[in-house]
Amino acid sequence: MGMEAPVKKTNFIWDFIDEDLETGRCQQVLTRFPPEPNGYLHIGHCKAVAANFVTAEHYGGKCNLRFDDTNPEKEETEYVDGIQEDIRWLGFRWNEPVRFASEYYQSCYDIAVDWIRRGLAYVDSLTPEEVREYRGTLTEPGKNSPYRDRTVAENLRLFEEMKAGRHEEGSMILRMKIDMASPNMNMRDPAMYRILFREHHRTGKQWCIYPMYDYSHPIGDAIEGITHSLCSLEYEDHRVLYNWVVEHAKDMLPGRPRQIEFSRLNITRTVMSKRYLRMLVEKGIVAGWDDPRMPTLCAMRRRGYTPEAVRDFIDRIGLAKADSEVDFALLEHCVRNSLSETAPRAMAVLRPLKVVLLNWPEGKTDELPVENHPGHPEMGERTVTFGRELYIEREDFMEVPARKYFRLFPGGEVRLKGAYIIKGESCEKDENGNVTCVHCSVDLASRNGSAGALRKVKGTLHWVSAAESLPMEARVFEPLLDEQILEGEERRDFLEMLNPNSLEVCHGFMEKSLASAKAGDTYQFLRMGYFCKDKDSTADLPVFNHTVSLRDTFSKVMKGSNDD
RNA sequence: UGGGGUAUAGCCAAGCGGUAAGGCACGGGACUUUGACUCCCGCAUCGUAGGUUCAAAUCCUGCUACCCCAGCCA
Repeated sequence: MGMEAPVKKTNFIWDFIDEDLETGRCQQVLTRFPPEPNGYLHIGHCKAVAANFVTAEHYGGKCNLRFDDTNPEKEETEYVDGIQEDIRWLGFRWNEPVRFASEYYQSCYDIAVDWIRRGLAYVDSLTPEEVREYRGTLTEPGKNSPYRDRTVAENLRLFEEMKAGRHEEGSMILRMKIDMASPNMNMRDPAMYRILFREHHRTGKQWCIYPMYDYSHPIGDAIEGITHSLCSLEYEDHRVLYNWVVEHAKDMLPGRPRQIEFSRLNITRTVMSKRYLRMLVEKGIVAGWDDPRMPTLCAMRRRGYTPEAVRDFIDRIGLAKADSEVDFALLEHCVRNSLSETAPRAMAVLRPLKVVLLNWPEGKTDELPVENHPGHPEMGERTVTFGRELYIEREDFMEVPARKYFRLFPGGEVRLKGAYIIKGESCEKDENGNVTCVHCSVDLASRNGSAGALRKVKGTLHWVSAAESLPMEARVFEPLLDEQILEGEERRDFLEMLNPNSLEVCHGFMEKSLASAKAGDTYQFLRMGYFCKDKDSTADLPVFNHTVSLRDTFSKVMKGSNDD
């Protein structure tokens, strides 16, 4: 209930697979998700994760999880653990065991030797700069390296020496012998192996030559029997090379994988670049990969996003080949949609303003039962304490009401959620003219549940008892307005997105029942939106991270009324 | 002036020769113990110019715009 009817969705990739199944090109479907363990997964990765896992699921097949760890310079075990946790959190189960491209180093080596023997690969001693010069440009063909025609024996010897660590980093590489004049840059004798005297997080010092992506990836796919290798658009030009590698290694490998590309995910006002996210963490601009301002899965989890919401989002954006930038509002919608059914309602005042009820007896309290969820009575109710002094939201009082303002103002009546109806009488102000306290009268006959509570009052406010509530900290992440984002360099956009100003720390008060909230619990603070209890909360000062706001038509009304 | 891709509403996205799905956003209305939620209603001739056809977003041709490729990264 409350969920939209599931729409039968399909996509162009499934059309290809249907065809492969019909023509007998493959009998079952096995996909793979191949992250490089050099950072945590962010929302953008979810599209690739889902594309591979959901496709496999759709065909009753499996999806492998393979860490593409062919570059020891930037990969760490911390990330392989974090990535697995993120994928599990999303609810996907990979085809055990977890694989590593590094497990195939020996196979890659054997195939490389085979290729040298067959004249398909050679050791090049050009310097990196020379390699670049020889490669030509986008519009001019490259030219053959003078080392391209070394004898098989010499290539074999040199490659063996590379492996044995007898040559320096950068002094030589093993390249495929394809076509230096190809209009496709990727086919101009791509590198297969480079020398790197670096300790690998899994193979240690066993190897000092490491295979390149274009070489190891298709081999890994073929070894595992992957039928469909779904990746993003930037690999489109690599497909010919991918097929070339598979074709020439087919006698030594079982599979004939097919690569299909789709467009990657972009979201408005969100940087989807692992490189930049990494920079933020390393420079200490954010507290870590799970800093709530980050677009990583671990950060979203900390803010209370649910895996269902993220999956629903990925499901709704579709899978196609057109470059696109999805509106962040869609993600927020999915989060609200997911949370609205399950998150208990609670009262907390983020930016407090004191209210004194002049006709409420000093010292008297009233214990009021309040439902935990308006749509789900089975979620029970709790008790909130009412008293003479309360806190309401600052924005819920205006000394001079704007047009159509139906919250509290002198002479106006509002209902306090689950309690009584009160009427504004007067207010106190400081030397700067800021309202510091509101004096009200309360309609004693309007207690919730009584006959006197039945009358209509335009506004209803959330509140908390000044004496019985507990202090809390709410971290609100204000979405940046579009106009705040300057056009220009990617870097500037990026830094602005995570500008500390986008984080507002509110010192407010919460109802007592929230004292038992556990880290990860998410509540709807009524109109203020959803908040998730932070993992770093202490009993003294519980911290709630803002998850997502409710739609705010109020601010539009206010804006409109000022124009009158 | 090379190669590979993509163009359907503000943002995504179905559509595969028979007369433009759906979602988000937006606008209007109903309801409401939070101006939320929920519920109704509204919202496109398909980048462009031609051609083929009884019929074109779908086929053909020519333009235009945008994205990716010159790592010993992935």
